[in-house]
Amino acid sequence: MSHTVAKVAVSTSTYHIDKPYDYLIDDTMRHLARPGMRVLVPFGRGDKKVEGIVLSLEDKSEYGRLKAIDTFLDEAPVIDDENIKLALWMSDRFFCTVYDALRIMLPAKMDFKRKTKCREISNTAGQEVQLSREQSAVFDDIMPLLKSNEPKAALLYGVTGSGKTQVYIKLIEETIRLGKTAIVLVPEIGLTPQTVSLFESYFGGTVAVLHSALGDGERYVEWKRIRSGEVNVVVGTRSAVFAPLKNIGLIVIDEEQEHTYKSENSPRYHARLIAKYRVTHSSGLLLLASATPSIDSMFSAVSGKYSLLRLDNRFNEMELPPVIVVDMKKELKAGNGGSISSVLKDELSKNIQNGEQSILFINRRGASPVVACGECGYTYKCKNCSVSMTYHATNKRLLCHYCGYYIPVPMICPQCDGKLKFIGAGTQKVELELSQLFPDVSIIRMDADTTSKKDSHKKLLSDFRNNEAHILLGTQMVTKGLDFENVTLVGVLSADLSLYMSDYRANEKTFSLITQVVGRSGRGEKPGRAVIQTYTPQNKVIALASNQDFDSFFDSEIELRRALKSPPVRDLISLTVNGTDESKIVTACDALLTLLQRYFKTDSKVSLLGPAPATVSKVSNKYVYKILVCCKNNKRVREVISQVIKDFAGDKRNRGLSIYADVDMG
DNA sequence: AGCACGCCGACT
DNA sequence: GTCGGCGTGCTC
Repeated sequence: MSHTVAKVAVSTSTYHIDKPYDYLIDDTMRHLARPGMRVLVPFGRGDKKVEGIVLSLEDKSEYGRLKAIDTFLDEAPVIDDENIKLALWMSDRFFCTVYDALRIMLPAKMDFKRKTKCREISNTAGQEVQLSREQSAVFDDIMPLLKSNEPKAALLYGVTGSGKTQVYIKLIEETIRLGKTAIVLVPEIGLTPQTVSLFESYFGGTVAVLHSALGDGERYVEWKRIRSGEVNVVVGTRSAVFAPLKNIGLIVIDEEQEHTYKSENSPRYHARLIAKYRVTHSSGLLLLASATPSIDSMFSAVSGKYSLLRLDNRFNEMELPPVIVVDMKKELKAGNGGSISSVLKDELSKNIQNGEQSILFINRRGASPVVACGECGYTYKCKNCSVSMTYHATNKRLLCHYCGYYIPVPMICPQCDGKLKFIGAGTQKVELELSQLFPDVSIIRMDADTTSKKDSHKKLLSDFRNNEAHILLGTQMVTKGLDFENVTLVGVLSADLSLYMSDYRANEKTFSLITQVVGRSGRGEKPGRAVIQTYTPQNKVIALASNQDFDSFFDSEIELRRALKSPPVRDLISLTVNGTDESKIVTACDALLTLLQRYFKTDSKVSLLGPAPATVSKVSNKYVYKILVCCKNNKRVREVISQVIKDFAGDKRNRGLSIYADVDMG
C-alpha cells in the first residue's frame, strides 16, 4: 500500500516544460501521502522550494536522480480524484499547465493560522414556489432528464421576465430529493443580488454563495463548507463550476450566452465545457438558460444534441415592451447633435411627470472617447497602447482604458496650438446633457468609475430601488438581471457601438444586449416601452432585436457562420504572440505559420488566417499578433497546436516573446 | 520563465 | 590571476 514515488504538478513549470515530475516520498510520510495533497518540492538547479500538487502515487520511477518532497502542506487531499482527472483533461483541451488547472479549483488563500469566523447561516427555508402553467410544463419536461441516469444537456430558452429562476428552484429541490447536489452559475453575482438572495432564502444553510466580493478568508470558509458535504447547492460565478461537490445532479448556467463564462487568463476555459464534463461524469443534467441563447447552444439544441425547452410568456402575463427605433441621422439633420434624441427626451419627460423610473444604457464610460484638434486633426493616443485616450470630466484627465496611463486634460493642441474637440459621448457626458435637459431631476450614474469602491454597486442600486432617482444611467452593468417594478422606460443611446467590432460575435452580442435592456422595462404592474437610438435603423440585427425575434436572428446568423466557417459550424483556436520587439514578432509569426501550414497541408478541414496584429495591436508597450486556426477541434489538431506552442516557447530565437493558445468552441 | 554554470574580456 | 558579463541549457 505504501508508495515511494509521487508524480507532482509543479507550480513554476511553464507550458512547454509541463509534465508530472517524480519525487521521492520520505519514509515517515509514505503511509500518509495521497493524491490531491499540496506539497513543497525542490525544483531546478537552485533547488528552490516551490508549491506542487500530488497527482498520483507510484512504486517506482523511470527517472534516475529523484529529489525528495520537502514538505506536505495538507493532512488530507484538497482535490479529489475526479477533479485531478478534470485538470489533466483541461491541460489537453485548453493548452494550460496541469498546475494552473488545479489551482483554479482551490480558494486563492488557504493557509490560515487562526480559524476564520463562520458566516451567519439562516435555516429558514422560503414559502413554497408557485409555478405558472407554462413553467410547470417546462418543469415536467425537464424532470425525466433529471431523473435519468444518462448524462443530459438541455437549453431553456425563456423570454426576459418569464420566471426561469422559479424553475431552477423547483429543479434543485428535486435534485436534492434524489440525493444529489446542484450548482447554479450566474454571470456576475454583484449584478444579480436578487437572484442570489432568493436562493439563500429558499435553501438556507445548505447553500454556499461564491461572491466576487468575498475576502480570501470568507472564500476559504465557503469552500470548506462545500467540501465537507454540509452544502448541497452552490451559487456562484465562473469558477464555481469547480465547486468540490460530490454526486452532481444538476448544473444550471443562467444567462448562458454571457462572455464572463469564458476565462481570459490561463486556464482559458469556458464554464459551459467544464459543466458539460462534470455532469457527463456524474450522470447529471446540464441546464443552459437564457432569453437570448448563444448561437453555439441554440445550434446544439436545433441539431438535437441538447433538449430544447421554451418559456414564451412573461410571468406576469405582461406583453414585452413596444420598441421605438430612432434614426439619429435625422436628429442630426434636425440640428440635435446631442446624445438624447427628441423622442427619448419626450418619453423621459412623461416618465418624470408620472413618477415612473427610466434606465439608460450607453456602452462607454468617461466623457468623450476621442480628443482631437479641430485645426490639424491631431488625436491623443496613449503612449503605451494603440488606442486613443478617453476624456474623463470628473477628474479632468485623459485616461487610457487599457493600461491606466493618464495625463491632465490639455488646453490646446500640442502641434498647432489649435482648439481641441471632444468627440463622442460616454456616461459622464450623457449625465451632463441630462442634467441640462432636466435640471431638477436626480440621476444615478453607474459605471466602472462610480462602482470601484466596495459595496458602492449595491448602494447605487438600492438608492434607485428606493426611488431616490428618476434615471439610472450606466454601462453594461445596468443591462443585466435588474428587476425594478417602477421602471417603465429603457433607452439604448447608441445601439451601433457593439455592432462594428471586428469580432464574429458582434451581431450576437448586439442582439443579446438590446434584448436584455429592453427586458428591463415593464416588469411590474405598469406596461413599459423602450427607445433604441441608432445611425443605422435599417440594420437587420437592430430590427430583429427590437422585435425580440430571436428565432429569425438565429436563422440568419447561423447562415452567416456557415458561410464564414466560424463557430459553431467550425471551432476556432487562436494563437497569440506578444512582446516588445515588433519585428521579432513578425518574423516569429511567419515561421510559425509556415510550420502550421506544413503540419496541416493534408487536412482540408483546417484553414489558417493571419498572422495579423490584434484589434488593439499594442497594450502596455507590448505588441500583440494573432494567427487563427479554423478547424474541427480533434485530438490531432490539439496535438499539433500543443507541439507548435511548446517548440515556439522553447526556441531561443523567440526569447522575449510569449505565446498562448485560446480555444473558442462551438 | 528562472537560475546556475561556464567561457571570455578587463582590471587590481 | 580573478571578477563578473551574459549566453546556454536544464528543470524529477
